[in-house]
Amino acid sequence: MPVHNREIADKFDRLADLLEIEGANPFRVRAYRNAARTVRGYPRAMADLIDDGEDLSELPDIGDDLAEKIDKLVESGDLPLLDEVEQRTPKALSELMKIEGLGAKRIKALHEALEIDTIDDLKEAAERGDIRNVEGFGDKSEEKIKQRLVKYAGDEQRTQLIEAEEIAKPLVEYLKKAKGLKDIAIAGSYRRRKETVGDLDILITAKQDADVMDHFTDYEEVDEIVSKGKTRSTVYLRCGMQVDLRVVPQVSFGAAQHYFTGSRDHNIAVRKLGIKKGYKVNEYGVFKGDERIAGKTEKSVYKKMDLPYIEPELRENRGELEAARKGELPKLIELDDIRGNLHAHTKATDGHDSLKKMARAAAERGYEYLAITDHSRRLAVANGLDEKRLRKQLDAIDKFNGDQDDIRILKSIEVDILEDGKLDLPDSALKELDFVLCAVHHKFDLPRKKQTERILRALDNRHCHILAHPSGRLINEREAYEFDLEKILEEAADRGRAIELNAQPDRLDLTDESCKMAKDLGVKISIATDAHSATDLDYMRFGIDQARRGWLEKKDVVNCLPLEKLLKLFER
DNA sequence: GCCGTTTTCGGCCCGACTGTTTTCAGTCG
Repeated sequence: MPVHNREIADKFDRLADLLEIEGANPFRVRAYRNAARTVRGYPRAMADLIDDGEDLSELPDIGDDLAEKIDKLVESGDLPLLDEVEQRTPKALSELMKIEGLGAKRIKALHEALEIDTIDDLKEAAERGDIRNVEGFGDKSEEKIKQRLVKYAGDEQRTQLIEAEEIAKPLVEYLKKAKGLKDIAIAGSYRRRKETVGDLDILITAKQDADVMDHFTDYEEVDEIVSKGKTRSTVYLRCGMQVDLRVVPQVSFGAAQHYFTGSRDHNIAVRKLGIKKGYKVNEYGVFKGDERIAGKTEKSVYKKMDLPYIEPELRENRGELEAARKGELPKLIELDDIRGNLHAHTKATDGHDSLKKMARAAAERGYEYLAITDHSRRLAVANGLDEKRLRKQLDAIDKFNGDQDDIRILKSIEVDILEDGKLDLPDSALKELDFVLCAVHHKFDLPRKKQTERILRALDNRHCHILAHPSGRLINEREAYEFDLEKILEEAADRGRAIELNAQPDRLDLTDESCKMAKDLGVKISIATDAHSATDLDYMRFGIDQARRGWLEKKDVVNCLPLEKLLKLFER
C-alpha cells in the first residue's frame, strides 16, 4: 500500500508542532508546515512522482533535505527526525495545539509546570484549578480552556459549501439591518468557492458611529463570542461554524476583500510581488511609504502589481500569478455557458421525479438537452434497468421527444463498471443510446493497480463516452478509492472519452486540481448534476464553481456544446 | 529548512485582540 500524501503531510505537521513546542527556529518550523501544505495539496502521489524519477526538490517549499525525507517516508514509512523528537517531547502535545487559544509557548509552559502531556491531563488540571496558577495564565485562561475542552471533538470537519451557504445567507441578511452599514461581502474560501469551508469571513464597511459589532454579536444564532473589538470580532454559531467579522474603511474595501479572500498562499505571493516593487500590501491598501496608492477596489490592488484582475476561484497560488503576468489567465466558464445536463435519474430507478417532470425542469432552466441516465441492472438497490426496462424507457423518450421542440431528451444510461472492467449491459443494448455514462458503484476497495485496470478496461469499450464521478469520493464521508487518475486521464485523452465533474455538493468529483490536470492533458469534461429530482438540477452551479477552481473554460466542457455538435462528438 | 529577475547568505507577511501584564507576549487568521 503506497504511503498517502496525507500521511506524509500529517507527519510533517506533527513534527512542526513538536519542534515549535521545543522552541526550535520558527522559520524551520514554518518550513515543515509549508512542506506539509505542498504535499497535502499536490494532485499526484509523492510515491508516483518518485516512481517516475521526478525530482521532489523541484516542488515549492521542498528542498534537498525534505525531498530526501519524503523519499525515505515513501520507501520505509519512517521519519527518523520525528521519532527522535518524540523521544524527548510527548507526541500527544501536538494534539493540544488544536485547542483554540493554546499555542506552542503555552503548551510548553503547561507541560513544564504541570506535566500536562495529553488532552486528559489538561482536563484534569483544569478541573483541579491548577492552571490558573501557572505563570502567564489566570482565571480567565483556565475558564476558556475548560469551555474549549467541552466542545473539543478531535478532528473538526470542514463544512460543505452548500451548508455554508445556508448558514451565511440569513446571517448576511441580518447584518444588512445594522445601522450605518454600507458594504457587506463574504470573503475567505467561501468566496473562492472551495468545496468545503472552515469558517466564514465577513467584511463590512460602515459609518463611524455604527453599531455593527453589537448587532453582530447579538445575532440569535451566536453561541459564543470569542473576541470582540472595534474592527474585528469572532463568534461561534450554534451550528459550530466560526464567523469572523471585520469592519474596514470604505477606502480600503478592495484591499480588505483581497486580503481576506486569500488564499493565504496567494496573498503571500502578492505581498512578495509588492515588496519587490517597493510597496507594502496589507488589508488597508497598497502603500508606498506612508502613502496609500491603491485599495478601494481589488482591481486597483492587482493593477499596482502590474496584473489584471484575478478571479477568486483561481487564487490558490497554483500558477495564477504567473499566468496573469503573461496575460494567459483562463476565461473561466460561467453558468450561462451550460447548454444541457448529461447525468440525471428518474423514478424508473432511484430518482424521485418522472421523465416528463425532469424534462420540464431542464427546459425551464433554458437547457437544450437533458440526458436520462438511470442505473443499470447490477445496482439492484437502485432498481437498476435491465435491457427490457431500458427498451421501455427508450420508447417513452422517443414519444416525449416527438411531442416537444423546446428540449431534447438524450437516451443514455449510467452503466455499472463490473469488477473485471466489463460493462453491466451488452453492447447490443448500449449501441442504441445517444451516449453511455460509465461508473463504479461497488468494489471500492480493489488494490490500486486492479482498480485502475478495471476503469481502463471500461474506457476501452467503444460504447463508453463519459466516466462518471471518477474517484467515488463523498466529501467528509468516503475517501476516493485507490486508483491512478493520471493514467485514466491519459487514456481518456487518447480515446476521446470525456470525464465527468459530478456537481452533487457532497461529491464534486473531480476535485479542482484534477480538473486542471484533465484540462492540461486535453481531456474534455462533462459538468453534470447527477440529479435525482428536478430541483437537483440546480446543483449545476456548484459544478461550475468547482470547474472554475480547476481553470476550466467553456471550450473544455462538452455540455457547453450545442446539441448537434455534442451528438457529433459522441458518434462512434 | 527554503529560497533567489540585485542574493548561495540572510532574510522569511503582518495586523488585531486577549489576558496578564504594567508595556507586551501569545495566538490567530
